[in-house]
Amino acid sequence: MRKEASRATGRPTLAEVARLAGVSQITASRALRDVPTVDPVLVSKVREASKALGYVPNPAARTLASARSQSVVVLVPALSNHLFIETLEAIHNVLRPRGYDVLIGNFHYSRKEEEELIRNYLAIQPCGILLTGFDRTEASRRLLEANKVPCVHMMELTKAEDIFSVGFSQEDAGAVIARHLLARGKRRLAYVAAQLDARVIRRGEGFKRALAEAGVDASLELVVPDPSSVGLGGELFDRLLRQHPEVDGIFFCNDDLAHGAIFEAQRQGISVPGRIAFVGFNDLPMSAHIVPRLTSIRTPREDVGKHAAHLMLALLAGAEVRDRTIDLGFELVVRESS
Amino acid sequence: MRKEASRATGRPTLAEVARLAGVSQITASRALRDVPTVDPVLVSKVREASKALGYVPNPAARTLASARSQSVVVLVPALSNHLFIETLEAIHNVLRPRGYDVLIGNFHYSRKEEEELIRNYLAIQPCGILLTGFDRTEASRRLLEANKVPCVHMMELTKAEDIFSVGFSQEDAGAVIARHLLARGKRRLAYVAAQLDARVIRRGEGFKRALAEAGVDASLELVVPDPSSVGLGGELFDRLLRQHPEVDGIFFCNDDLAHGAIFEAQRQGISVPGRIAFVGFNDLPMSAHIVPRLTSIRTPREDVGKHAAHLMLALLAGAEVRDRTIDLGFELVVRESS
DNA sequence: ATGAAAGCGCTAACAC
DNA sequence: GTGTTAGCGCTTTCAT
Repeated sequence: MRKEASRATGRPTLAEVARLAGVSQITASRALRDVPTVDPVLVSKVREASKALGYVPNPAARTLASARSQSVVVLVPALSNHLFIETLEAIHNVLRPRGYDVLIGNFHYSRKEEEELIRNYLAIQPCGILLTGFDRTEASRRLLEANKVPCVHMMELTKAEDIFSVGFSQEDAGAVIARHLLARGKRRLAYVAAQLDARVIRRGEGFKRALAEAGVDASLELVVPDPSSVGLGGELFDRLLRQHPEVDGIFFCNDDLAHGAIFEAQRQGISVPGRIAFVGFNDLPMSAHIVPRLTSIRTPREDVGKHAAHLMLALLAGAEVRDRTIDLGFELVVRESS
Repeated sequence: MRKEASRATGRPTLAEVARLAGVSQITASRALRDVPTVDPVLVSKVREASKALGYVPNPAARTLASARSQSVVVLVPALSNHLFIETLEAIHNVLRPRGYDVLIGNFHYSRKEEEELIRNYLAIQPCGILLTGFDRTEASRRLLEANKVPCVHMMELTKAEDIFSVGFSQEDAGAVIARHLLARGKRRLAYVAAQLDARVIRRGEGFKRALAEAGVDASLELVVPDPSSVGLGGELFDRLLRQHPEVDGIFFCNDDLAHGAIFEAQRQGISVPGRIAFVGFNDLPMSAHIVPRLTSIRTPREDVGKHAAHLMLALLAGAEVRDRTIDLGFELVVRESS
């Protein structure tokens, strides 16, 4: 008569699976983890036993024994931006079915907060971390380095060795927008931006560089650190117009601002794009209905999530990763209005 | 000379903290977990030792030993709805600082998918689960019951015993909207809804019940199961108007639909609220700028998240919870247009 | 290719 | 109030 240990969970354990399959515990462990050196016959025996008992591995025990959890941490600067929601969904879709837990950290565009999240999340020994961009504190970098956690960077690219990145060139996107506006004959161009993170800055740099290369004045810009919002877009547009009534083309660092500006322009009876052409960024799904004719850059956020997750899977599997940089590009969606 | 066990993580352990503090391991454990029966003097000794070593508890070991993780699972029907994002943020804000991991599950308005998520997430032995509403499969209910996981239900209320819920009355909200439209002299009222989850249905019921009580025809409704979106709002409005040109007031089950309808009304040159009054639901933050005069119900989603998380904390602490139901109410935000 | 033994770091149980 | 002991369920190491 076996004594029921009161501390047990009651769930079937690997030992029971092994016993039923007539193998040792470690063989059962290897079989269920697809360790290739196990006899296929034993593998199927173990599989059967596992199924028969309704065995579910205990992640805590696995983490404790292996010093590596099945959790992947994803750090994003905001949840209020639909962009990151779509990215997160795509990551979930790849990682969850493969048994990984996805832990979301929102660092609210704060490097300090990101550092804190990294510090805290390292306690759970995540098997990998997905990061947004490259702009972080030295301490953050050291923490990641010291803990040898595989990292994949999203939304921006780098050619630096030993760094995995999935995204597109923010600078190029800015440049493409500049050329688009120039091609439409606009010459008094401005960059309007809020929420000045590294990517917003890079977009602006690409925009201005392209203008300068075309011999066009690239000094017109209105950038504020405040969080981006529809309301702010209207305000900034209004402010820009007062200071520079001659402006005939505006690149807004994201669609929120562009929406607000379009509403404000309507209110003021300003013809868009007749008098001023607008270009947004990210091409939010709702934009098509709210401002159906706003030209914008369509960013590959779902694909960024998908590819970043798959890249992480490859790293976790110890695969040889040839391309450390995955450039997914972007698309300038030109609509009637600009 | 102590042999360095190669399997160790290298991080300081509880045993080392205990040694430095001159107490037994279990006393150190209790001290750090604020178990009340420990001598305050020892507690501070342990605290000091812990700090001196830079000790960080190993969650996997804790979970394995206690058969209960530090993870709280939150299940929401969608991430595309800003409503749930705000709720999730609020939950994070309460739980993360207290050392809990928040695992998000998106069940895409599918009971089957929710059941699958529950099944999967139970494997990690979460210490609690936050659920959206009450509409789930029998199997889901049994799983939760059998695993004795503390559950808190969000967004809806129930008077059922032994069920913890935080939210507001969806029916009452619908009724308030009905009375609002009636008070403005509207009599040909319709309910337009998409994404027919339990809450959307309850809102409609409250709306129609209030109309019936006022002796007004409550049969006008256009409800479709498709996912809600701005574009769909325009379509549904258009369809409703063709079938029932006499309609003079519409309750849209959420702001997305209302936005689309307003844009469509503008396009058709229909006076809102002169000819038709619109009421939305959820009062999304962007609404104020996009459709500044849309009357809507302001739902307490951040507070729902906050209170639900705190209620969970109370349950986890084993506290006596008197009020199993927390009604946070809602607010009818009447703006100029309707 | 398989297995035996030895932990991983912590807490529940039961003494004292 | 504090400590001793004995696991929690898994994977690592090392042997065969």
